Amino acid sequence: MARPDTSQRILDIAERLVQTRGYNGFSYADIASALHVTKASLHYHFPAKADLGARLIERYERNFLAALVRIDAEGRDAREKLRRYAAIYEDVLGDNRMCLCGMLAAEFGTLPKSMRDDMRHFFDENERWLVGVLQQGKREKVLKFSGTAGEVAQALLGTLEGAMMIARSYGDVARFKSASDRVLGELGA
Amino acid sequence: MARPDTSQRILDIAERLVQTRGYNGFSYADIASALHVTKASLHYHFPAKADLGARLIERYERNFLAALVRIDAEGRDAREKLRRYAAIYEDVLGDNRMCLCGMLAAEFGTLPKSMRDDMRHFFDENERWLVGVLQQGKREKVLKFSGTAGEVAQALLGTLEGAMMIARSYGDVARFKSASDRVLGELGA
DNA sequence: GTCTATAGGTGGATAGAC
DNA sequence: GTCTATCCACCTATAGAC
Repeated sequence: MARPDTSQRILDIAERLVQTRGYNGFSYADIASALHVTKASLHYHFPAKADLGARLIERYERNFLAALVRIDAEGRDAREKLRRYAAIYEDVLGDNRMCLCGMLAAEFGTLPKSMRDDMRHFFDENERWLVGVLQQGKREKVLKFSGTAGEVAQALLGTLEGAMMIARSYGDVARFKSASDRVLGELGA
Repeated sequence: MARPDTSQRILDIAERLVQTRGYNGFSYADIASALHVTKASLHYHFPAKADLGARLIERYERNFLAALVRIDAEGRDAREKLRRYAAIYEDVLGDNRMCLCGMLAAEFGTLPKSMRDDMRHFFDENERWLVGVLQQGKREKVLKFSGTAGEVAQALLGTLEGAMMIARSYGDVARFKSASDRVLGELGA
């Protein structure tokens, strides 16, 4: 109990592996060697790889949504909230990682059903938060857009994930920033 | 020689597999069973999986660029060209596939170097074509955008790839269409 | 060009000692 | 909780007969 919690350290390493190599691109052996334990030990904490995958998404979403709550708590206006939202993506990319769920979205065709559902839940919650910010921004007349807030939120999410994915394959964060600034600029942020 | 060309049929099956399951998500065994041949036969045509991967990207790019040449040849205006460009993505998605190179971009961290280079070449050529169309559109005053055509082309590419990837994980082509129409609309297309 | 057979490695996963 | 040992399925790839 006084230990830094092995399960969490497993998740830390696995998270980075999924974000850089994908769920199908890493194995228990990778985690074992990074953590200097045997593969069998890992199975004590996460019996099957799908269990590890599910816990990974849950934790990622929890941390991500907590960051969004912090953005809200700091009471900035909607423009600033959107910029800080995009900055989260930029920070992840700056660490040479892809968004965990963006990566899983690409691997959708091979994922266990529970992971598919969890992954979509992450996107749904992101969309929900974005809709709130967009509506606030429109109400306060600092953001402008046509169509529904839901449509804009979905488009924004896709743009950030896509820009991130391609920028990563060029090792070029500025490429992401350019696309991000552009889409935010169109909204008035 | 009079045969319908086994190599091409291998590429057809492998292409669909990469677009639905990813490069790391399929094996020679998958192709072998679909084609009713043994794995060993496949190695006669493509000695290593990386060879198959490279040929896959080359062919995909060739076919894709040929489609862009056809769009140009039909002499439409820049707005129509962009709409037809987006329609290619929509058609691929409608067949439950991801863009081959968009899929590979997600798997970037595990790809052999030659495949990484080939994948980026595909994006570079897309960007080059888009830049031409954007400049034409601006010249003819049917498209409007701030910044350079190159920046817009990169942003557009990322948006379409990202919207495609997420829409696929919802099995919802309309979701892609919505994002696509929005970004084209902002350009005036 | 396709086959059988097989090599050599890695995947996820389990049993049971400590 | 972590270990050793092991299982078995699957992977990419090759040798050599037909």
